[in-house]
Amino acid sequence: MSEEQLEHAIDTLKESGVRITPQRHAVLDYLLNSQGHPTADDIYKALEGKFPNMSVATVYNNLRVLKEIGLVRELTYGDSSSRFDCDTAEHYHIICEKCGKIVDFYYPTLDEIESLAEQVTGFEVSHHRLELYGTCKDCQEMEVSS
Amino acid sequence: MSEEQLEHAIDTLKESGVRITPQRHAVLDYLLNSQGHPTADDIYKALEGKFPNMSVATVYNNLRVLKEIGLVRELTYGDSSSRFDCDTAEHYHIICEKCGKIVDFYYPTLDEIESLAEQVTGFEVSHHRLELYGTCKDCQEMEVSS
DNA sequence: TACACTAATTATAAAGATTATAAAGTAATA
DNA sequence: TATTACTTTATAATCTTTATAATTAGTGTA
Repeated sequence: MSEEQLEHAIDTLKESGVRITPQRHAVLDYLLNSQGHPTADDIYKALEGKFPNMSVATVYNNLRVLKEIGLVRELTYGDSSSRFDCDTAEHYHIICEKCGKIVDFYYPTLDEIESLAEQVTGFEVSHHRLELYGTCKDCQEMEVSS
Repeated sequence: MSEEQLEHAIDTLKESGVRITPQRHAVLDYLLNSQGHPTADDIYKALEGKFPNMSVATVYNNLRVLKEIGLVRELTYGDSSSRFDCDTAEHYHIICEKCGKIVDFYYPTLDEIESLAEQVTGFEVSHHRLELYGTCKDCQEMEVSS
């Protein structure tokens, strides 16, 4: 399943004229197969074994490239570091305020609010970002039991 | 008008047992009277004239305190630095991708999506964050004329 | 008003994330 | 295979934010 995604992503890279280096391939592969939403450092640490000489800058460079061609999205929360997401399908995120877990969440996109905003503000809206915050099931249970 | 807001905010500070120092007063005053959504550095630079010896840490300390008692909200975007907002009424933000301008935008809060998310994910939702991105009127005109 | 207590400020350093730079390496193409 | 442009590496620099310790200054009370 994610093999298919990977091949599709590589096709996109080729079309964009971006070279497919082993490091770039590995970053993409890691992002596609990671359930969570890793930080640049997560990715760096995860690939250290495979590429002992890899530099952090390479991770950042590749994330920037992947972002530019639309394969990856950068998520910035209150935290210190950005998180990266490979799921290209439109979706939202719900974040646990206790443990930091980020879960994907699908909902029909809010076209209505976009068009209203255009009328009110005169902006031309390109996209929006919505995040929900709360407590996940695990942390709820921990609160009860403690 | 903002005088009233300022007094109300100071009452809140007193109730919370937080001391009202000149620097703290100035940060609050600046936030209340600034139309934009300044960064910590914006505030620091703006108050440098009045408090030549003020430390950046003071700005951050005060912003943290003001956040803790709910007078100020911190907004984190893709940018490098956080922005701070004193408007306590619920509202959303629309951000210009060309010039970075942030405009307030009011919309009935999305209770519906919160309750749906609770059902789907099992989270207990506390709040959400929504931002719209696009091009503001000024930047649209500049594109046409160029 | 003066005192004492505690919080806030200052100055400085440190931490952490990200970006810049230059040199060396490597993929693609003719 | 030679060339060219793109990538990686190693390192340093930058920038935002937080931590620390010493000094200063609010605030309540006598």
